[in-house]
Amino acid sequence: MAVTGDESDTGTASDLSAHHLRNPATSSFCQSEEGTSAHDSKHLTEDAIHKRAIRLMKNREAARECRRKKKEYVRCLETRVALLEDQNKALMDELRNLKLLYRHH
DNA sequence: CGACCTTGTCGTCATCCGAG
DNA sequence: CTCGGATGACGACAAGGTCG
Repeated sequence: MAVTGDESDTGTASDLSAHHLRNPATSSFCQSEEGTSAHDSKHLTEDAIHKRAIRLMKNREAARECRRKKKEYVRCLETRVALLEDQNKALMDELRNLKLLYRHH
């Protein structure tokens, strides 16, 4: 999906689009952009900031959990591979022995 | 020793998808 | 349709290794 961190801005309305906060230095946050009333816009902005903080925190934890599960899944697969390799080896041995036995008849 | 490369981890964003 | 969780993709950063 070639994200390239570029702001295709599909962000939801309530979501101060990401970018801004990524780089506070360039963010236009605390500047009163349009001539909206200071009180309302500030309130909305604080609310939005809070919502965003919550969302980021939850997503951070979700990402941790997701990575943990992925590691566990990979470990499981590796265990299974090892097991199947052992079984395969045992079966090959058995086959070899049976062939030898059969040849002597 | 410093410059560069590799690998692992983390936080964030975008997107998908199921639940309500 | 909206919301929120899960996850792939990306960039930043740190630690360790390699080479001139």
